[in-house]
Amino acid sequence: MPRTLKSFALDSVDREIIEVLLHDARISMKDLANKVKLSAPSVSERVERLQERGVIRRFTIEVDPASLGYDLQALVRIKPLPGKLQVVQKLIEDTPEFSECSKVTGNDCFIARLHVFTISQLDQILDRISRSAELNTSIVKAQTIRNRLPPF
Amino acid sequence: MPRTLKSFALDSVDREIIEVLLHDARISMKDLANKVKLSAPSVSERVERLQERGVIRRFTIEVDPASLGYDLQALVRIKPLPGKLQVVQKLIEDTPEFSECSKVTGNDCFIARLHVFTISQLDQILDRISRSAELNTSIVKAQTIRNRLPPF
DNA sequence: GATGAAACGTTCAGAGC
DNA sequence: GCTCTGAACGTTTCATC
Repeated sequence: MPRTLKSFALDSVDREIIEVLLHDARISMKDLANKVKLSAPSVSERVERLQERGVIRRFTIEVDPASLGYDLQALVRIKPLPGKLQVVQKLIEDTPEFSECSKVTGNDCFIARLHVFTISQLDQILDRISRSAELNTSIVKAQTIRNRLPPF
Repeated sequence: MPRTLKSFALDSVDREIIEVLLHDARISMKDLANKVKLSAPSVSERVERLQERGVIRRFTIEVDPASLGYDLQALVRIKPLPGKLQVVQKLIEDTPEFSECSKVTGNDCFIARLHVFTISQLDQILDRISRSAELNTSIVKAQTIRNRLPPF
């Protein structure tokens, strides 16, 4: 049986709060309170508890890499050569152009997202890593879903 | 030549503002102003301009899927069967458990991130898609980098 | 880009359900 | 336990320089 929502004690108001904050994290507690039909202090307290419980990890901004000139985005599957796992992991972490990296099961070991200005910059970064790993690179043509929250 | 920062007219103060907001998007304009050694109205205006220019896409919260019970995360490479591209894309979009989906070059067509409660739920979702596409699924064991912003 | 005043939002104590 | 009210306190905004 899938775990139910009850076991996390998130009621419908908490869910509404999260939905609203996902779209506008700087909304005033007063306006948020109006939306969920509660008083400002109550909502403020709920938001604090959601943070304490780790449901809300942080308040942040979504920055558009393209607006900073990062016109090229790639997803790279990375399979370290025997004995090179630690080296490769550190290499990825030390390359700031990687914005995401997941350690996964299967034939690959890491799947990482890379943002660069140009193809030659991509080439440079991948050449460096390919000394320690087998790579499989896919250029991102479009992002059809971004940062969507599953139902809860 | 890689595009320089000048062409985007982001000065060092704008960069500082973005760095701070990435970590705390609810900081008051007054405190943010102190950090970057400017007055509150000036900073407020800069933040507005960054939004208008699309550098800041939105103010949002980072929600921890695990805290909602989503204990299982997978990255799925999806290669639609001939003529099934549209069907598959719609299927992914209509499955709310997919939190991200990138359309990519290469042998696969989509690479998508999936959040589920249980293995059997994963099985169900993938079975449905596998009628229209070849799948290659990797379970995420750890996320070593998350939502990092490349240098700018 | 800064200042200062007015408008607005948040927080806290106290009380009620 | 969770919520509300009202007043004190802090923040944002706007006109002005």
